[in-house]
Amino acid sequence: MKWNLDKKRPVCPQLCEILSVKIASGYFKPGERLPSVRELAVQAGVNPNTVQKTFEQLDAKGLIFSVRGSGWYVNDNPQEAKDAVKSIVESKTAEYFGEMKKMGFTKEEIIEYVKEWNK
Amino acid sequence: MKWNLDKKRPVCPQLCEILSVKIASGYFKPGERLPSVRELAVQAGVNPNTVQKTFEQLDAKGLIFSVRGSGWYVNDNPQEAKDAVKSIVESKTAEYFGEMKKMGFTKEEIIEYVKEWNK
Amino acid sequence: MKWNLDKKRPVCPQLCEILSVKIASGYFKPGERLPSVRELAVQAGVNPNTVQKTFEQLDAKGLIFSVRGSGWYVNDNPQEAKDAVKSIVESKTAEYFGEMKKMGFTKEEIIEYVKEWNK
Amino acid sequence: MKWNLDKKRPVCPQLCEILSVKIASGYFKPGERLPSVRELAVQAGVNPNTVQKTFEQLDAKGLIFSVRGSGWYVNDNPQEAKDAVKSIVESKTAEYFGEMKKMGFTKEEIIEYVKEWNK
DNA sequence: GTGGTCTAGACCACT
DNA sequence: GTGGTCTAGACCACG
Repeated sequence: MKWNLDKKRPVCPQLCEILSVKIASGYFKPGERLPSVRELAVQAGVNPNTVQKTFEQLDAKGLIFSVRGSGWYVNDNPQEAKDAVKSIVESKTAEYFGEMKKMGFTKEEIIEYVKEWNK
Repeated sequence: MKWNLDKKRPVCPQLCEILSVKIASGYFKPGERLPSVRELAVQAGVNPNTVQKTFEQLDAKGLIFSVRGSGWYVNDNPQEAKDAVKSIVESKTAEYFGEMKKMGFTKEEIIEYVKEWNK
Repeated sequence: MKWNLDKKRPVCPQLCEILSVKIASGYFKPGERLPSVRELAVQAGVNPNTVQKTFEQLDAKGLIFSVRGSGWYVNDNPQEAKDAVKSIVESKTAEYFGEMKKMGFTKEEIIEYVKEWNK
Repeated sequence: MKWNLDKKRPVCPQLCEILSVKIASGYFKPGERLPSVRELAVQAGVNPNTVQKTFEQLDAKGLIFSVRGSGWYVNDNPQEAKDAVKSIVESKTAEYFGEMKKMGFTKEEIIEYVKEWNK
């Protein structure tokens, strides 16, 4: 699995977003066991504590749950994962729009700008 | 002047962005004196230290300069302000696109999503 | 036999408590052979290792003993089982009281609260 | 301030409970600044990271919020704190009752036992 | 082996 | 000085 973490942003929310998408998309299915904290930490090149914190946050959102001594498992409610992803996407877009508008762009200008984006 | 600061983001860069736009748009004209650090701090409801730091950063970008005992003045090169704004807008869009793509969206889907954005 | 294990608590101590009560109450009588580790593990839906560990802990308390190649048997001293149960109950109550008092409740308030408990 | 932490239980939830009560009872009032992470860590004799985690959990419950570079402040909705405390007390009592009943006690026996508790 | 919790200590951005 | 994030490493309980 590729992680492509952006070093300029905090790791935790990035992992949260990626895992939320993986769950919502069915890459990780309900009931399935996730890679262990330590293994995922090695894969992603981060500290196990950071992965642990990420899992706890996903737990708080109801996406996954832990079984002591066994591992972390995907929860049985796929809708929650989709809602989480939707919420993430919305907040990202809201922030982008908000900041662009604060800088004087209208919605139409933003759309035009986005259409011609090629990077 | 309205400031509309987002409490969830750091104040300094927000002020930088807003002032850059004001200068680029001609709201503050070349040679014009900006409001004093203290006054602007009161208006925006932030710490004077933060305004001071903001001014220093705009100074570093070549947008404004200070005169001891007098205040801060807009520099005489309007192009620099426009470049600064352009650079800010590009980096915001690059970040938004990068994160959306990492979440599995294609450029077309992003455009579609942006078009239907109504918040 | 119903086990009603609480998934949020460690399994081992739960099994210990339940078996202690069963022995103290005479459900399992002195000299009687307990279900095998594997059978009990299947019934309770837990790992055989966990049952094994539970039996060892009950052994350490003097409630049961093992016969190589045969199984686990209830010890001949019923008083020990009753003492074990009493000790468990006391520690649970002490913990509950301690925490409630730390949260500002007096003994009278706790009693009142307990009386009206209906869940 | 006395903290009386129980060394046998995890620190984080203990701090959460104590702070929730302090907020609900008005010891810490809406808008008031809490002791800094580091200061509270020294007072309670724990690691700053643990206090940070506690504060984040209280934040997730909507009891407090942070201002970067300034501190943590009590939220403006006193009801949430009372609800949080109520929820903590209920879960403690539910757990106690559940375990006692699993050990064969009836509600009446539990009440009787609690009434005669003197430790 | 697994998750859960904690300490220690570092660096950053912000006030 | 404050909070925010992360690494490193330890110990425990559980399976």
